[in-house]
Amino acid sequence: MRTAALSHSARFAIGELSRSSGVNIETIRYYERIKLLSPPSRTAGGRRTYGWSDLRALVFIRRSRQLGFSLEEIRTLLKLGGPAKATCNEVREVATRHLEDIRSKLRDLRKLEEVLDATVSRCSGQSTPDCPVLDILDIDRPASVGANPLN
Amino acid sequence: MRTAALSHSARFAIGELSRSSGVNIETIRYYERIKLLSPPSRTAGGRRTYGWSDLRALVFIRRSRQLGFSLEEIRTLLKLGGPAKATCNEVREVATRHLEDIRSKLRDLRKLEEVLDATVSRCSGQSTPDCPVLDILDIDRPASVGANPLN
DNA sequence: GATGCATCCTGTGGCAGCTACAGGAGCAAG
DNA sequence: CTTGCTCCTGTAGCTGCCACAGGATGCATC
Repeated sequence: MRTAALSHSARFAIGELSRSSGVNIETIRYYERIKLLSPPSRTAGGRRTYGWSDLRALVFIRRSRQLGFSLEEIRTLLKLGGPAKATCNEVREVATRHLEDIRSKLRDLRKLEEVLDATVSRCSGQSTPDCPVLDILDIDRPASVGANPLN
Repeated sequence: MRTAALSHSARFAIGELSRSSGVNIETIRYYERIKLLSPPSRTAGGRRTYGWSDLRALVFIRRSRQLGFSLEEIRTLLKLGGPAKATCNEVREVATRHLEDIRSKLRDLRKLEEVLDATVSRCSGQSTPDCPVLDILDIDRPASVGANPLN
């Protein structure tokens, strides 16, 4: 069995960081490669060792991802949250833009749900050859379609 | 000037197919490569020539994509709509599964919107160093986080 | 027949955001 | 010293395309 607990200031390996952050090992290395995470210190043997601040950063990234921020947005947020003391304004701007994206995605999805739902419920579920689902995709199409393609 | 209209049964080039279907040329070739579209006939010089059924298929694909179906789902739908006469049941199954996916995405996005909206509006917009947006990403984290990573 | 231009061809590489190897090295326990 | 885990680098794959390079083809016009 491995040592169960290190002191408060201990450094730890990538596996532990992965487990406690909930981020895949490969993904951690990927974040380092694209410079989202700063390169950690290494043991004599070349293994990465991390500290508490690394864990904090990684958890920040994971939560931001869950909220749908892109890695580029997160890069910005990290800079804003970094040593160069962000103004709340700047952060708010990033978040607001993102919120607008989310709302537009929501609108699209809602429309989509409506169409699909209506279509699926028109579907008898019987073995009829004409299926409204296939119909909506095939027949109910934009004006240009069905026209001469050489117009 | 090029011939403006071909006869009803004419075959046409990839550029026209692209323009009238609204699908990028490169994308059409891509669909052929991954066998979503069957390989078209060719001219003596090796150029692809398409007919009306190709246009129909392509438009079907485009509309399905707009409804958020994956290419794999579309592959299934195309098979079901193909010569082997689909039962409405089978199509319904694919569409229903997809609808469930959409609903689950909707639920996630709605939650996400709520969280972000609440947070952003708590944001004073002033130059305070503590930003609730950064806070929510950083401090308000799951139980395991902040615990000893070696647990 | 030659010229010029648009369109087409294949093949390759790139984008996000990872994930999954292969093939080797480090490291601790028994 | 050996076993067995963890870690290392590098590369390739995934989805759904888009964009190029470098060449061939097709067609109207001279």
